[in-house]
This record gives sequence, structure tokens and C-alpha cells, in this order.
Amino acid sequence: MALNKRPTIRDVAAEAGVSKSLVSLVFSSETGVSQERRDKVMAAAKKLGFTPNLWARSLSSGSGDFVALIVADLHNPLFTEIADFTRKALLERGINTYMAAAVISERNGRKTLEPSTVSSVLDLRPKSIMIVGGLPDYKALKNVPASVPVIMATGIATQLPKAITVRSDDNEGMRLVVKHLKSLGHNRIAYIGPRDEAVSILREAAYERAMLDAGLAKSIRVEECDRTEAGGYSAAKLLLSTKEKPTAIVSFNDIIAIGAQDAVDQNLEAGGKKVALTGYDNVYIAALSKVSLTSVEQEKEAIAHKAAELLADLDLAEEFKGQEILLLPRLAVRDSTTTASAK
Amino acid sequence: MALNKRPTIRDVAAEAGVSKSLVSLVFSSETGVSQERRDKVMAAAKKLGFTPNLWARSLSSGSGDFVALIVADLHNPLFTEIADFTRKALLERGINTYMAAAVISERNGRKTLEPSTVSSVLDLRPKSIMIVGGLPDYKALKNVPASVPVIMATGIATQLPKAITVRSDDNEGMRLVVKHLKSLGHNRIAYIGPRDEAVSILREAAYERAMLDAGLAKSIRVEECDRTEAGGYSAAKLLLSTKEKPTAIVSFNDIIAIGAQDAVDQNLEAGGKKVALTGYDNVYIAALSKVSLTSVEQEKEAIAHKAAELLADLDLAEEFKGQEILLLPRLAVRDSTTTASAK
DNA sequence: TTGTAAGCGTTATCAA
DNA sequence: TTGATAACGCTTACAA
Repeated sequence: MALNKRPTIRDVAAEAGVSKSLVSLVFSSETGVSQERRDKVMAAAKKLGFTPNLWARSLSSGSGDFVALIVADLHNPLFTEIADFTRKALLERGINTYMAAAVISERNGRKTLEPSTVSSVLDLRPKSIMIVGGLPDYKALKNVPASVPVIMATGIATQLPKAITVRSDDNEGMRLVVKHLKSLGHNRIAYIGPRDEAVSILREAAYERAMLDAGLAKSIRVEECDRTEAGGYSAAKLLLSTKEKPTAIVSFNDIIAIGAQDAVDQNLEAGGKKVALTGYDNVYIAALSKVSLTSVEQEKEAIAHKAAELLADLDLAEEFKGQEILLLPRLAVRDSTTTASAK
Repeated sequence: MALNKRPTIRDVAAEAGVSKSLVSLVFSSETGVSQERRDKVMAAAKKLGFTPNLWARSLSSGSGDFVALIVADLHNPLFTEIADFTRKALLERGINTYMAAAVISERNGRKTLEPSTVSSVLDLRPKSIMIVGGLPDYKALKNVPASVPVIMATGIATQLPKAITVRSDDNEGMRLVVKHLKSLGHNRIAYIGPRDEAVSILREAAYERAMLDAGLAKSIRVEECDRTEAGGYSAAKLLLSTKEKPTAIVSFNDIIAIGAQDAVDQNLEAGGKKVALTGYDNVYIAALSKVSLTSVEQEKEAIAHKAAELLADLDLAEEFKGQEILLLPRLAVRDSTTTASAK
């Protein structure tokens, strides 16, 4: 029933009256074919609407001429934005990208990465791989051939010693946050966030270090919560119900902060003082004027560009193998820390 | 350098001491192999860590055992949520999905679909295809073999006469919106939105029809804008600066409405009356308590389920070829229409 | 510069 | 129930 079968190299060869290897040559190399034949082949290809099958190509050649992008979570705008920037940067270099979403399934409460996601991408034989965000596990990526560089953007994979990590410096990010809050006169600064994987643990540690450095060690108060608005809400609610209410709350990310914002607002309505609040990631929701959340911008575009550079250049990637590339974040100051009263 | 080459059917065959066709049989059919050999093959496969290469498989067999999901825009939560629901529903039926993001590039101001996205997906030979959202053009999809059903979720593709459209009824959605606003006493109800493709044009028409049916024909006032917050803001600003200010503004979608919300708030602060505002899609941002936007829920989950049903069952899809499946939307009422004053 | 033939990892056909 | 052998769409020695 395949009425509309795509034409193959063979069809083109027949049409042009040449061998199929010659057609292949025309499409894979700039030189080595006489102009005359080249024109004939191109004409035939155009006539039939032929485009090479990318996958048959990479099956045959052992490696495809494209980069694979695996996005950990499509609902996290931080990830999709970085993925998009990377794709754009790669496209400018004339490199095709293939973007797939990681399939994460929840078996009895534990998240696991469906290995088929990764293995099907590997079967496509990309020349390099970028993973945006943290994955629940990295088993499936152990099978990546040594010749294929793996770039982690944002996430951390200690289990992949050869991977290159491109992320922004959380220590610096938290330093910015704490410094900003301290300069506003805050003295009791709490933290809320999850402790579910490398990034969250690192970021909490970064907060603690920043507090120490700022001489605010004693005011540390941490409340663990999950990565949802609801989680942020309850954690903040809890903190605000303690006797020693914090005057500011630092959140692991924007989603959590947005949940916490409700608790902060309720506290204000109940006659409490305005509690300052910060997020992290500077996702576009944080910038909405209704939300107006002070947040740490990880410089997504810079991360994407650095990643694209490595993905495009295998030699460069080889050089950076196993390293961590840290970029400097920047603070986006908004109403959640600067306005004295609720709107 | 391919140190970690994945084992192939041949390796397994050698290890198990059988022919490679037998290994293939074991992995592709439940029956037809003696239990003894089957066990031997499975043991060898497990030992070597073999999993079949999905793409070599579909290259050889002419069609892969998976469904392709093409998401028009990763930044639109409406789309990613529907895609995720669909994937989940398909996974429950034991069907693999492959999800790819459409690459839309902007050449001198005109958006076009990078045909490579679609043709690469087609080269993978999915057994059916779902497109979530509207694409700038459908040329690349003309090549889909007649045997492969195409399901459009949310979007409309008049250029694909064989495609099945699953979407919610915009006429009903707008009827709900207008009825709701009318019941609140609104008499001047304006509309803002783009007119860039089928869905937006249809929705605007649905609004006009709903207004007519409600006997509010004379109060129709439409302002065109692009699909961004900024677009919504300026359109609303414009409407509110006219002499006959609307008392309510209906937006094409939530993003636009969120932009319009700022204009509405400013109007209020400037001493104006509270203008009611509605969105469309009921994206999760609309539900944030800071935003609290009345919106039309398209029943994403129902759309996803219907789509999954069609994607999974080729015969059923054949039956519905070229048809449009309309689901009933529902109104999510929130503060943006019910609260008399700003918070 | 061009063609022939083998092979990428798999399935499918057909004998054995 | 099994195993050769020829595809699938392509690349790539190797020969011509």
C-alpha cells in the first residue's frame, strides 16, 4: 500500500542512468564526481523529489551526521529553552539535530528512565549527544561508544566520568542571592528545596556556603520539599508558622518559589511582615508581572552556545572530556524581594 | 574506537550457537521457536546485553512498531501536556512512541517548517503519526504513505484531507465564555487574538457566532495581535483606551490573556473599572493563584486518549480517515472574571 | 572518475 | 522448527 514510497538512491540512479554508488557520492561528497554526472544526478533527484534517508545512512556508515538532544523534562522551561538555543546554534553551523524527550516512568513511586529512550537514540548513531537536565539514572548511557562525546547541560552525572558538564556556578548564584538579601537587611534567610539528585544537593550546599561566607550561619534553616508548587507552598507555610519566622526564603527553583509565594502572600494578609522570596532559573514565568519573582539567571544562551561548540567539534570535545565548564550566573531582581508590601 | 559497540543479532546467534534468523524470530514473534532454543537465545542475549535495533528493524521490515509524535512548539504547555498524556496512554498499550520536536525556522519573517524534521521522522517509518499543534505548512507531510494514519491533535490541516483531527469544539468553548460573561452582566465584550492560521481564524469566528447567539452582536470589537504576552498587552491597552471601553476581553489563548492582564490591571489602578478577562487552553499558568485566569479547558486528557486509541488501532484510524472528532470543552472559572476588584 | 560488491542490523522468503 | 539468502537504503573499499 506504500503508494507514496520515497524514492531511493536506486530510483535516482536509474533515472540518471548511473550507478547507485555515484548517486551516493554526489550526496555525500563535494568532489570526486564529474560535473556532468553530478548535474545529471541532481536533476534526477530533483525530479523524483529524492532526499537521502538519514538513518539508513548512519546505519551504513556507522555514524550519522547529526547531534542528538535528549531533554529530561519537557515541562521544565529551563530545559526546553536551552535545548532550543542549542538547536539554533547548531543549525547555524549547518548541523542537524535530533531532539527526543526522555521517557521517565514512575514504578511504585520511584522514577526511572525508560532505557528505550536512550538506546533508540544511540541506535540512530549520533555523532555527539547532549542531555539537558538531570536524568533519574544513567545506566542506559554507559553504552555510549567512547567516540561519541556526551555533554550534560545543567545536570550533573557523576556516573559518567567522560561526560562534559556545562552548567552555571551554583556557588556564585547563591552568593548573589544571599548578598542581595543581606544588603536589603535580611537576617533570617531560610532555604526550601528537594534533595533528590546531584543538582539539588549541590545547590543547597551552595546556599549554606554562601550563608557562612556572609556571616549569617546561625540563621540557616532548611526545609526539604518536592519539586512542585504544592511542595513549595507547604514548605514555606511550615517555615512561616515557626516562632522564628524567616524574613526571606530562598528557593531551589522558580516552580517551588511560585508555590511559596502563595504562603508568603497569605502570611502578609494575615498581618505578617512581607517576607522576601527568591527563585532560581529565571524561567519566563518568573518574569510575568503578576509573579515578578527575583531569580537567578543561569545564562541559558551561554550554556547553549558552549554546548553547541562542543557538540559540533569532536576534537574540542575530546579535549574537555570529563571536565566541568562553569559559567557565571546573574541575578534578576524583581518585586518579590524589593517591594515592601504586596500589590 | 567503538569500544562499546552494542551487540547485534549476530553476536547473540554466535553465543547461543544458532542462526541469526532464529534470534530474530525469538525477538519478533511469540511462537515458532522451540522452548529450548528460545531459552538459549534469551540467555545469550541477556549475557551480552542485547536489545534489538529498532531502526534497522523498521528499515528491514518496511515499518516500525512505534508511533511518532511531532510537537509543533515545545514552549506551548498545551502541546507538551497533550503529547505526554498520549505517550502515557500509548505506553499502557505497550506501544513505543518516538517524540520529536518540529523545527520551525524563521526566514525573513516567515515561519516555515524545516522539512528535515518531518522527513527524518518519516524515514523512521512509524506505524502512525500524531501532530500536536498547528504547523506553519504541511508540504513535508504529503509524503506520508497512505497506509500511515496521521492524527492532528488541536491543530487543523485542511491540506491533509486524509488526516484525522481530534480537537475540542471552539464554538462550544466560546459559547461557554460568552454565556459566562453575559451572566455576569457584561455587555461590551471584546476579543483579541491572532489570525495567523486555521485555529485562530476558527476561534475568532466561534467568538463572533457566540456573540450573535447571545444577542450581543453590536458589542463585537476585535483587535488582532500576535501570539505573545506583549501582543496581548498592546491589544488590550488599545481597547481600553477607546472611548467605548469593553467591560470584558476574551482572548484567543492564555499567553495573550496574561499579557492583557497587565493592561487590565493598569486600567484599574488608573481608576477604571475592573475589566473581566478570559483565556483559552487552561494552561497550568492560568491556574497559578497569582494569575487566576478564567479559561477554557480543552480536555487535553480526553483528546490524548482519543488520539491514542486511533494511533494504536490502524483499522479504527482507517475508518475515521478524513474526519474531525470534536470533544466538548469546559470552562474553568477563576478570579479574572469573578473578582470585582484587583487583589 | 566510475562501477561492483560487501556490509550496517534487521526481517522475510523459502527450502531443508 | 530451523537456516541460508535476499532484501531495506545507504556507504565504502576495491577494481576497473
